[in-house]
Amino acid sequence: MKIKLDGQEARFDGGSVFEAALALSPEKAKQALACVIDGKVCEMTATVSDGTDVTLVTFEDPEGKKVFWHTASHVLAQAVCHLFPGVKFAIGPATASGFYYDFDVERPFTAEDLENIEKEMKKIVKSRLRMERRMVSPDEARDIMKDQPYKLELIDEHAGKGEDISLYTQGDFTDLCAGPHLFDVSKIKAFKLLSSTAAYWRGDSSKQTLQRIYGIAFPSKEQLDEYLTKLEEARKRDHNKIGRELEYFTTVDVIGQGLPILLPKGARTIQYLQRFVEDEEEKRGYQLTKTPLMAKRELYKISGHWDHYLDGMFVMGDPDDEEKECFALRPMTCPFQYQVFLNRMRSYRDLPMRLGETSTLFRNEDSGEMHGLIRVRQFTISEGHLILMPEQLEEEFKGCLELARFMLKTVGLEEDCTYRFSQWDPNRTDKYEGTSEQWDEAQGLMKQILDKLEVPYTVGIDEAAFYGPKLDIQIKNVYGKEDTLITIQIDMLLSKKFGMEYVDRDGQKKNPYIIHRTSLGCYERTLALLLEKYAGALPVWLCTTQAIVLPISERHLDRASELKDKLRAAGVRAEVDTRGEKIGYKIREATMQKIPYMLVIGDKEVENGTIAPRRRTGDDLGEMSVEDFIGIIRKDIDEKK
RNA sequence: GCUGGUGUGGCUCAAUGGCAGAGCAGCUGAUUUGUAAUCAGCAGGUUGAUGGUUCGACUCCGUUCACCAGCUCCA
Repeated sequence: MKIKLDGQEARFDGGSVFEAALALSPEKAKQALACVIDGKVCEMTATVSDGTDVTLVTFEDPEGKKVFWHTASHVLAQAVCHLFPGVKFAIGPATASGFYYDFDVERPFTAEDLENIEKEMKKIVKSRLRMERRMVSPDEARDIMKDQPYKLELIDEHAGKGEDISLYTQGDFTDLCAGPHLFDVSKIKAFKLLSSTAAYWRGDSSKQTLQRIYGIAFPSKEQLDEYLTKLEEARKRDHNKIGRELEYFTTVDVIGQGLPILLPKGARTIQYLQRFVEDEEEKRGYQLTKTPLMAKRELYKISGHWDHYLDGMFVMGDPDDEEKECFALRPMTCPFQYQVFLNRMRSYRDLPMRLGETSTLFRNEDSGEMHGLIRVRQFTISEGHLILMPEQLEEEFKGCLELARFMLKTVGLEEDCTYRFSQWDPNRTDKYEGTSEQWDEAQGLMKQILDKLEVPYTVGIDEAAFYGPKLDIQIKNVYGKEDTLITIQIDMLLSKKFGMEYVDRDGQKKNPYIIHRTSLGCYERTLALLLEKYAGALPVWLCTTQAIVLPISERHLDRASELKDKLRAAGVRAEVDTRGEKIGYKIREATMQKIPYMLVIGDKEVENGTIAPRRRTGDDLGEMSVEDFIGIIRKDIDEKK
């Protein structure tokens, strides 16, 4: 028969993909973990027939990693089965960076348990057990899994489809699983169990608490070691550590959770970002507003926050006592900024109205949600609302996206971001305002715009705001956890609720559309991600000290001070280290403080009237005049890179 | 909110039921230095808070607060 293997036509007598690969491409056969046939990931044992087009998949391919890790999770489950008799199994998938398995056990796993489980897994891997697949009827599956309540629940769900169910057995362990898997477990040579934590059955916080074990696995020990080293390196960049060390922020018990103190360096850096955002928005036709940080409950009743978001608000007064006045701190700016539009009658000539505000918000997050500067209870956001006519939606949306991308590019985070098209969940209408038709229309419009602009997005169901769909620009922190940095939302509902109208060309009053958007998101979060991205060494334009002058001895102080003044006059944020310390010591300090430029001043420099700047990274720029140096650093600052 | 972990000086850590200690940072004095740590001295603590067990608690137990990871949430 004729088959196609990795795009090459070949003759083959028939058999499995593995046999075909072995015959036609023995080297690749050894590496192959699975294959893709007709766009579907299959096992190496899959049978090829005449005309089959098969592509081999190795660990280098995302599909290969997934199969590899999924099999590793079964090995983990088998080991737990051996060590914890009576354990109940939930699910154990591969993730984007490894695998996990959820177990229902008597007590949480300890670090010692993980070590023992790893040892047991090593034994299993050495035994080279085959992964045997077989198909059974739902009834048969129920019988086999009769002691496994979670599996029974999954079987019941599957049974509705009227299909048989696949089971995988390796040695004494059988699991309900769709596959695909590796041929045997021996390839999982290097693995590590990373942590154990609690997780809810089916991700539902009202359901049973399970114990999840996370792990990572590689085909070789070198790859595992490299991964673990990288993980460790990444954690050293944790903003929550370096942000405190470098005195960007701190927290204080008596102030409370999620309420960080921005220290001078942090506050100033955020000010630089804020000025940049406000100036850029002004250039792009935004009007600046400044609205109150709190309002009476009645405002939130109109906006829908009282119904949809009360748990997330800080309320002052008794929310249930309708007789008395009750205030709440604002969790969003929308209803406040709408009052600007409502200030007088508006015409179509006023539109689009672009409103921007550096807005401080308060959200009463659950106590376990806070994280450094990334997730806090009070934060300041580059907020904005664009009030517009329907025909202006596309153009304005595009403008918002361009602005967001410009911001990200300027601070250097663009390449680390991904786009998520956050939609509503039609099955959870209680969470959302508006009708299906309205949602279809808003989401349809957004999809059209995104496709036209060729935004590479993924879809997130049940991720929308309660009033409309969002384009969320997502970024991961050093732990791989994803957060929204920037959001652009289409809202066709709230203008009506607030009675916002404009008089159109035809003299008719109409409700405008609204775009809710941020240009650089929340400043605290952005700062956190910048600190992580640059390991604390922020781009020069964001540094509170851009250059430090280091006199070698006291008699060079005058010259040092004079230089500092010259630099400052040229717009460089310069300081002098006046301490009577050795020069090596001062350099070390400046390096640790991540100051980008250092100027050592001694007899030679004073005599020649030159300076010899060096970068924090150790590059010596050689002797030059002050003017030349100003040219270099100004270029660095102005390029904003 | 849930599960687990952690709280000792500004920071990193020691003391495992028996006198709270070290290094760095800080302050004072000396040193005036040529490219990643100059010397000496001083000061700094109700061991996160609180209740209990004990002759005696940093240590054991309860409660609570904060920090960390994960889950859930991020409207």
